[in-house]
Amino acid sequence: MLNIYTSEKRDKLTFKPRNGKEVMMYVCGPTVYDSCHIGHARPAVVFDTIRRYLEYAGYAVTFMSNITDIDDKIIRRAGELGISCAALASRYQDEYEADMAALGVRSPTIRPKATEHIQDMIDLIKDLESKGIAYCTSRGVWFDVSKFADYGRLSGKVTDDDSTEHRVETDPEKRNQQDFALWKFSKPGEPEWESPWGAGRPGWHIECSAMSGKYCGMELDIHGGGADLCFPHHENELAQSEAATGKIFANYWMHNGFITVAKDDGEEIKMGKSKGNAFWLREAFKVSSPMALRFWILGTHYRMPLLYKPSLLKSAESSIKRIYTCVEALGEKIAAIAEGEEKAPAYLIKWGETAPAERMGADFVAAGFGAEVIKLGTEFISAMNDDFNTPKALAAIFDFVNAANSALAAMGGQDAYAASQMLISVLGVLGLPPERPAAAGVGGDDYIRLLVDIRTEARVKKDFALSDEIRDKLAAIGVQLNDKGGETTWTVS
RNA sequence: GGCGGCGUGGCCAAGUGGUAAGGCAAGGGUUUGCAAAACCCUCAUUCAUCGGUUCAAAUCCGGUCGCCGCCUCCA
Repeated sequence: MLNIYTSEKRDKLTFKPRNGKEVMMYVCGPTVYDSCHIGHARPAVVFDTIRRYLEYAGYAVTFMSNITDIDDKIIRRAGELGISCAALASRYQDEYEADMAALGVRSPTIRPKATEHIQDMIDLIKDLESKGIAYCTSRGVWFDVSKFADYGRLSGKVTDDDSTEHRVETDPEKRNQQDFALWKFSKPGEPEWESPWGAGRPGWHIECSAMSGKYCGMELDIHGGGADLCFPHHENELAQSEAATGKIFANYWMHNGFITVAKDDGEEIKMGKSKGNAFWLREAFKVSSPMALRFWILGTHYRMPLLYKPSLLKSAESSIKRIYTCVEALGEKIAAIAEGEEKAPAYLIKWGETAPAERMGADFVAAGFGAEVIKLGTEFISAMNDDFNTPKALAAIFDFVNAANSALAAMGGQDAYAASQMLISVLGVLGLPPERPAAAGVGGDDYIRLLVDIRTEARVKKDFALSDEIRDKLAAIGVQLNDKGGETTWTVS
């Protein structure tokens, strides 16, 4: 039984999609006006993992994630660079998609762009206007929050106007100061679309409602995003959507915690918009592999705050290597199985053939190392069913790695196969590949082979000075040699 | 001012009533020509702090201290 924390109730609820095994999931995507910083990685990785787990649990997931390609920030930045908004957005959307791919984030089922859904937004605003909920002023079209009794239901923000002292601007034309823009009239030179009220562009919040309306009738099961989006963005989405349809917009509101940055090794890393520090994702990729960064994100529960510092990425890199090494060791055991011999033991087949949702608590008795294999699967599911507790899931994986390493010497091929299959499968749910990333730029395998052969000759002749020199110098460029028996293998980092 | 979150070993981080998971780092040992990897052992009588409830609290309640987020664009 899967339990999900929803921000609206501030509690965990048993997950029950509206429509059997179909899950409609919408996650707010980026505004593409600049390169990704590490903060962009967290929601992408978190919700990608949630999507993967839901699929593992047997749900058919429609995963929608938008690209905001028109808004004030884009207009400003495009002006600074002297290029069109479309060109700017296109450039940074490409960058975003490449960076997310490096993190193992799968493409959404649907990736709608705001500028391709202007008419859907206009239709929605017209609907709201016809219901008397939207009104027009000299600056644009607004949503009248006083017409939506439930305003504030999601975020718990009070709706009285007493605390206006902290508001930046008050607009005397607005009926309530919390009213938000559905449509903004354009100023000269700004991108604009025709509308019944005048040329302009959509407000920020309307796109998510309109696009989820187009693709699933504004009836979401899960709506996700960063914690900062809870208010006002999601509160406003909820208001305009439910005001239009009269139906619950989303049953589970999920918000990932923020990444904060801190001093590390005496060096201060500032969080901010200034360029060129380790805050940028591509800078972080220089500290560790993207997969170690993904591992680092999953090492903390998604709702908790996450501290960023380079040493934690290095730590994650060490951790993930331990997993790779185990998978490789199991692989060698499997390779030793005789040709034509049956690989998968009965209990693994039984596990694999059972409906994922029913695996928990089911009877998967297996003797010997099989008990560990089943335990990994069971504990993994148990952890993930508890509001996607990935740190707990990783702990189960490390317990298993330890057990596997201990049992390795005496392990038979079938158990090794089962162990490997289970391990690879749960890693896959977390979006972590089971093998080391192929290293590039260290030189071809042929050159390393050549040096290793020379070293092997030296070792045969007991010329350890030369053999150690070769090993140390290769290590210095990231090639780690491992002598096992008479054979030398290597890994590249 | 309003709403919310966090504070667990050197560094991270699970754990929301039953007597402290896991990772990284560190030290000792086994193995190895030496390494690497792996394995074994050690590493929080204690969970910011004070008080309360309870047979029992890191976990519940109240106070205090510290840090952070949202209320304005922000993942």
